Amino acid sequence: MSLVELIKEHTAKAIEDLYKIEVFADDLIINQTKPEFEGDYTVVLFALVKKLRKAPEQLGQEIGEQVISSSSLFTSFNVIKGFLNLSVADNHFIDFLTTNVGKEILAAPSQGSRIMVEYSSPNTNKPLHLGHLRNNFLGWSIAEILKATGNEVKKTSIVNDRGIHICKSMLAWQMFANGETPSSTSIKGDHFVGDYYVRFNNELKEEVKGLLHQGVAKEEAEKKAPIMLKTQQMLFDWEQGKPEVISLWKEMNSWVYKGFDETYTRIGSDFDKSYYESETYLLGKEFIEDGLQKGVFYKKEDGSVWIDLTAEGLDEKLVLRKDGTSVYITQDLGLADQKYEEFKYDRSIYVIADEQNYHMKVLKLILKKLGMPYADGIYHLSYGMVELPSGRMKSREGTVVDADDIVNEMNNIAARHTQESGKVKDFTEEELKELYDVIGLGALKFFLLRVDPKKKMVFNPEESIDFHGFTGPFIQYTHARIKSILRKEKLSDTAPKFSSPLLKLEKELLLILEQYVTIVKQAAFEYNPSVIAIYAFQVAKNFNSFYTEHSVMNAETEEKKQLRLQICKLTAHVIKNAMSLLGIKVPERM
RNA sequence: GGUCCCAUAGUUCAAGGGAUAGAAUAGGAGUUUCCUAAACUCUAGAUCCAGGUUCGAGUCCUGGUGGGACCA
Repeated sequence: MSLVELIKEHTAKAIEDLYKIEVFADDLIINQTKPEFEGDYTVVLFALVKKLRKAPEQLGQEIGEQVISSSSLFTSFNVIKGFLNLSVADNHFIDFLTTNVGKEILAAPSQGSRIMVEYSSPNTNKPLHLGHLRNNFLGWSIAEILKATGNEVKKTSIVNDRGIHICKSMLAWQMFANGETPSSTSIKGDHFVGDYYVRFNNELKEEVKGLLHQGVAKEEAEKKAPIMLKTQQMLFDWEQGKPEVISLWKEMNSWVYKGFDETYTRIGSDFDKSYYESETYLLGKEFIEDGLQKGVFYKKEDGSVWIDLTAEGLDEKLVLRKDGTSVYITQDLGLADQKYEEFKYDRSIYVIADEQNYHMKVLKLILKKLGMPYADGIYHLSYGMVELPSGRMKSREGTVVDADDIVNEMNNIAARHTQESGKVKDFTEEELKELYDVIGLGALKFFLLRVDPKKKMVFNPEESIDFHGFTGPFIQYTHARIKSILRKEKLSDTAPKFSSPLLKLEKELLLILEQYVTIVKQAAFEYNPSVIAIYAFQVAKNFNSFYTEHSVMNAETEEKKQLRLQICKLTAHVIKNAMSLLGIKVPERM
């Protein structure tokens, strides 16, 4: 049981004993005591004032006395206004330390939920960008956090590998590439294909310009431009399975996958299963007939099929076009169903940007109306888009921050800082390379994960990502410092007795460390890795203050030295563990 | 036209209806014969506007302003 839970129970019991009324421990509000007051945790009493009809100060006094006399957990209390500040006995923290040091602190009991997490979900016509990175880091981290809290998790992605946009790069390649390939040009496959997508759009622009001069209306021109007509034809051919189109499609996608794999490996994304839209895009159609029979869908005169969601405050939504082809939502129905058939999930989490809030609402609602048992388990982990100071990234204006570029840049900055500090001059080429990776990626991941997923965030390429303060490298650095101490000094084999009182900074650090398990649970409950990022930073900050103020190796007594060594060991472990849930490695030296 | 989201120091982010709104960074002042100064200490600086609910509002409600997303 966590300390806060313990305090809640003690307090609830004290109130019951004193006033003979029932109080639920969970209803009590316990905060960490603000630094300007004496105490460790604080009970907020205002909520009880009405129920018990007593002045808050008096309540605090009475409860404080009761709690102290009935439990050895607390040593003292004070009451200020409606706040009961409690000081927790050193013993409790020392017990926590000695029972957890050297152990796996997150030995979570299995809750047994089966959870799918879908993330990444790229298009195969262009390389990944900064937005994809937020998606990847989030999805990966959430999956790990859910695992750590005892769930069985499957990571999946849905690859958008078909459709008109793919045909655009294919056509442009046919027209302009003269047979060049990623290997003949030494360009990474996803970038290579992306370049032809850009080429297509440039070409289209030219053709439209020409048509406009001939007096064709803009909308008409964009539809009727020769290159666009050819693309439409190619999509048609693809759907008909025309061999040369299919083989070109396969080849170009294979280039892209090779590029993606390189990036995924580098950033540490992995998937238990990938779904391909080319294999799932026909799946949803069986739902149409089913939905029509159940009266959930209706058919319009032109043959198109719709669902009316106006009663739920949404619109009428098309689910099948008049030509019988499916739309995105139809495919998503089919895929949700297939995933359920394969994994029988309790929950299915979709990590998708908030621009799709409406779409996901509709998806869940339709599944519910169709009576699918898994509909309630569907959860849209909606995250805000990454923006530039100038606003949204726009590929047309060339302001998209490329994923590979930014990873490389972070590496370079890591290398620069490392060389300037000159602390690892004895590292081999190999070790240095790995260190730059760890730090550069650590900075990037931390930057993207430290913000509440729901909120959009701004990335400023000018200022770039800092390596000081509230950052990944700050925490990594703290870890390296601790490890440096632990390399020099050994923990005693015999379990020492700690009798002298804890100093303020020692106690504060232990108090924070004790919260770790609660924090991870909270992150899992909220689907929110930023909770862990903020926590890890707090641990590191507290440690650094402690480190500056109190020497470990030259501690006042041997007992203090052993105590601090244990604190060091536990701190390093918590930092490493917390960071690992964010997908961030921590170095032994830096 | 309709639906939804957001607004906090110069900037980027925190704050389960609870104390004097926290950090980081940028700014100012310091700390290294001592375990890694990518660090530490001090300092200054903010809740878009107007109402309302509440013992108590950054947080909840209404209206407004500004920004963003989606639907056809």
